[in-house]
Amino acid sequence: MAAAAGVSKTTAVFVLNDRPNFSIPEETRTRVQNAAKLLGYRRNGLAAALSHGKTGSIGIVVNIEAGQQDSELGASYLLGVLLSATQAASAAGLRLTTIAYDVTNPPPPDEVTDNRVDGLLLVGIMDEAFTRAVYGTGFPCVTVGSGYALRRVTADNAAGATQAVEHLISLGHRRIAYASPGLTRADRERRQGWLETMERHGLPSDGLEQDWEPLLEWIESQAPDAPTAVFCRNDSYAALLVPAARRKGIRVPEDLSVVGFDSGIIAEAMELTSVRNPLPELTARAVEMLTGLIAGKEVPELVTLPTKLNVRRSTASLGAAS
Amino acid sequence: MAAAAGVSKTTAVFVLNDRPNFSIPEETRTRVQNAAKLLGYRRNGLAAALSHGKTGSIGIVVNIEAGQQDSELGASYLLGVLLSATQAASAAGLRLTTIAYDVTNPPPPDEVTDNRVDGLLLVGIMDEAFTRAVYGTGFPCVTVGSGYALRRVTADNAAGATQAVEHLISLGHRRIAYASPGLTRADRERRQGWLETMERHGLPSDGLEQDWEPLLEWIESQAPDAPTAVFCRNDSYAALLVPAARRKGIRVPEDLSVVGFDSGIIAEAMELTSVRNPLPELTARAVEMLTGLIAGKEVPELVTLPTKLNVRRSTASLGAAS
DNA sequence: CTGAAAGCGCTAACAG
DNA sequence: CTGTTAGCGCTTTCAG
Repeated sequence: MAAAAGVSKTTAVFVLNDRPNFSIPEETRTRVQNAAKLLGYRRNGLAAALSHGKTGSIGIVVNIEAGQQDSELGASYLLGVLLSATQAASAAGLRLTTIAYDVTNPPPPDEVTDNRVDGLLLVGIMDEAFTRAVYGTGFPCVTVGSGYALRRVTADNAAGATQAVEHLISLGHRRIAYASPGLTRADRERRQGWLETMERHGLPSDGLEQDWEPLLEWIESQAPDAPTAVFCRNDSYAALLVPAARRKGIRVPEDLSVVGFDSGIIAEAMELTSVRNPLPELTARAVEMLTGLIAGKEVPELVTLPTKLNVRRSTASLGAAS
Repeated sequence: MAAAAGVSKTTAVFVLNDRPNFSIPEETRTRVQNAAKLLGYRRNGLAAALSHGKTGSIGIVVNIEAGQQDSELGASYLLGVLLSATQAASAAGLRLTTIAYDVTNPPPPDEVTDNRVDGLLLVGIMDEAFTRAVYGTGFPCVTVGSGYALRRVTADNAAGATQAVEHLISLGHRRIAYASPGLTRADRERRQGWLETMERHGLPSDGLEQDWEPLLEWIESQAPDAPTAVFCRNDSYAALLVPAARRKGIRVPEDLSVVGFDSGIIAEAMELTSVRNPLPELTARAVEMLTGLIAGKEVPELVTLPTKLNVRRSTASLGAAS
């Protein structure tokens, strides 16, 4: 320790960490600093962390599988979360440690809660057993978006779906499909919003919930009851549907209006009308809850944040083929 | 420690970490395991790390400013890196800790090298002083992409530019612009590739290097010498240019061919022809070098990986307005 | 095969 | 104002 080469311990700590401790003789101070420089001293953050029991970083457990394909399209949500979480953590003076979760080979819950981070954010983990195990350890954690956990912060998926559907209705559409394989909780919540909105407006919904491929074939067939608009479970889904539609000669938005969900980078790039998933706010909130938890405070069980619709160029009035 | 509740220390370590140590009486083993369960024992990874001097995680210093705007478009490269680095690290059994770097308030080099990670990946850091300081500490680090550091792994930017330009030439284009503000090393390398290729094919390049706005005005003016194709510094840039062009009534690819660089999520979403920046390979290689460095091995100073062109739908033969 | 003891590098009382 | 001391919780020789 630098102390050896000059004065001694506590003193060194004071100058090196410059503590709210007045009066350290200039002379001593510089002596320590020189010694430090000379010996090439660098603080060992690990030891410090062990000592005072805080690592200054939080973990984010992400389902990495989503980004494993050749295409990054499916990972767009994850990317948005990673970016905004990094920013949120950084704003809170914390580092973000990414912990990869792979469904086929999930990490042992004990390993992710092994104190190398002060708390955990869970994202997109559809594994109930894992989630329960992690929460069960009592380690501070909050989930972002949908998931099995109680303690979570999420966008208002149903309300978002309603915004999407009402936008379409206001454009004159009546045959509005919901494109989704319906796997996740978010999918189901969005579906619910779509369904209720359709019903509230007296519009039929039967047969209008499908995967995008059959949907496109239906539209291509020009059947009179084919949908004229489709609300996609998320942007990635729309990014699959729109080019496929165009390839079939179905013009967007002239022949078909489409709206996505997330309004992330993909939506921007393809000028897709989309419901904004407020990731920066969501993650900021989650980080806040997490730090609260770490500090031993009470935090809400569920926080739901509002969405808004970003109208871009993939939706148009029914029959307004320009 | 669990040891207290049953047997004693070393033994506990053996069973809990199950070491390559044969012969632990079944009885003792279960006894320890039960005790552990009972006391809710969880290993403290931090203490372990301090003890054997390896944290099992590497850091990635990213310039977070790029993603700070309202739009995520500018952060697409960063997103791609983050995702592939997470995967690369995970494949190597490492965690990835994101360390935000903000130009206006850069973290002290000493803080990023404080041993809370075993090594560092630097991405998109244009701050020479910072880079030097970090490398100067002797802490293991390698930079991904361009940057001031010697030890780095990057795509072959010039060759990639050549691929882009030659594709355009093969489509009959002769007035090929390079859209770039020319700030970064990568920009300059790509420019170099563009320039050399133009020259090699006897094509003029004067005045063809500009920002996208003046470029579009020029094209809109229908001047006879206006470019018919543009090679953009990266996908994000193309994502700005293409919609703006369409808004001016310039059709892509009928009136204007455009090719991007990175071929990431944006290019996929907008079906942009783009030079692939091999991020997964790049980051995997970088992680490999880093682990080598950490293990005290010699590693190459510079690794350059090839790009390839992904032809999508933003480029077409000159005059082939369909 | 199991126990004791030292120490990783730092922090945090508590004395001098 | 500066030095001593006792740990943080684990790993790791080295004995029993």
